[in-house]
Amino acid sequence: MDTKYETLTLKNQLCFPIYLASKEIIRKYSPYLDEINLTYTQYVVMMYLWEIKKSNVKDIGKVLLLDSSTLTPVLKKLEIKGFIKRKRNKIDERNLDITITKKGLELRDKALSVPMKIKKCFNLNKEEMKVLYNLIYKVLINVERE
Amino acid sequence: MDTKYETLTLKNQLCFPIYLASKEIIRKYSPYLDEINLTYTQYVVMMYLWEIKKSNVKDIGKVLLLDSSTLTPVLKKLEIKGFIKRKRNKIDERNLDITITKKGLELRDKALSVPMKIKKCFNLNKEEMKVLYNLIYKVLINVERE
DNA sequence: TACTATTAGCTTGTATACAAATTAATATGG
DNA sequence: CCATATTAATTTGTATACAAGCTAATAGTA
Repeated sequence: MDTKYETLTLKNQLCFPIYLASKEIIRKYSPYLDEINLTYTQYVVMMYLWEIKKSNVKDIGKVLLLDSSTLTPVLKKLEIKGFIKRKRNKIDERNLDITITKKGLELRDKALSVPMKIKKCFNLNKEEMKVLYNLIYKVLINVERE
Repeated sequence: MDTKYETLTLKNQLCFPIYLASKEIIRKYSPYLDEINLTYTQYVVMMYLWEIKKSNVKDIGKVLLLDSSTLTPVLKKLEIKGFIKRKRNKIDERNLDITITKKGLELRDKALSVPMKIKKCFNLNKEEMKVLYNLIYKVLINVERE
C-alpha cells in the first residue's frame, strides 16, 4: 500500500513549499528590482552595505550565507554598475575591502518603496507575519546549528 | 536619521530568511541525496513521479513551478541516470511523455529515510511545523494569485 | 628565521533558474 | 482547406549557488 510512502509525498514536505515560496517571492521582486538595476542577490548585498557601509567578502558571506565563489562575480557586477568599490586591504592584503559609492548610496532612496510592494503580495496580517518570521528564523538557527 | 530606511534592513525582511532557509535546508539534504544519486531538484521531480508515475514537462512544471527551460536538462540527466524515460507522445507530438523506470521506482525505497532526517534538523514541534506549513502555503497561494 | 599551517578570495566545474527566442506540431477561423 | 494563432518543448544567454582546488598573504612555531 501507498501508506508506506506517505512521508515521501510532495504535500507532506515542509522544505518544498519553503523552496517554492522563496523562488516565487524572488520572482515577484524582479520587476521592482529591474527598475533599480539590481538582481535579488545584488539587492541583499546592497541592503547589507546600505547599513554597514564597509565590509569584505568574508563578512558579507557570513551574513548572507553565500560562498565567496558566489559573491566574487556578484560583487564584480556591482562594481561595474558603479554601486560599490573593491579594493585590497592595505594592512592585510588577503582581505578585499568592499565600500559603497555615492551612486550606491543614492540607490537606497530608489529602493525605499520595494519592501512595501513585496509585503503587500504576501497578504498576511501583522500577527501572521510575526509568527512566520519567528518560525522561519527558528528553523534557520536550528538548521545552521546542524 | 536612519529610521527612514528602517523598512529596508535585512532584519526587517520576511523574504530574506525564507530565501536563507530554503538554501540551507536544501544544502542539508545534499549528503543524503548524494547517497541516492539525486540533486534536490531531481529529488522533487522524482517525488512527483513516484506518486503520479507518468507525466509530461508542462505538468511537472506546473506542480514544481519550474520553467521547461529548467526542466529539460534536469529530465535529461534523470534519463541518463536511468530513473525516467522521455518519449514523444504518439497522439500529440508536442508533448514529451515522462515515465518512471523500474530503477526509478526502486529508488523510492532508498529515499524513504530522507524526509525524517530533514524533519529532525528542523527541530520544530508538531504544532510549530503545522503553523509554519500553513503560513508558507498561504504566502505561496497569495504570491501566485499576484 | 625558515618551515608549516591557516586564511581570504579567486577559479573551475556542475547544476539550477528564468526570460526570450526558436522550432515543430496542433488548433482555429475564414 | 489554408493561413494564422497557439502550444510544448528546446535552445540561448545571463545570473546565481556551491564544492573543490588554487594562489597569495599572513600567522604560528620550532
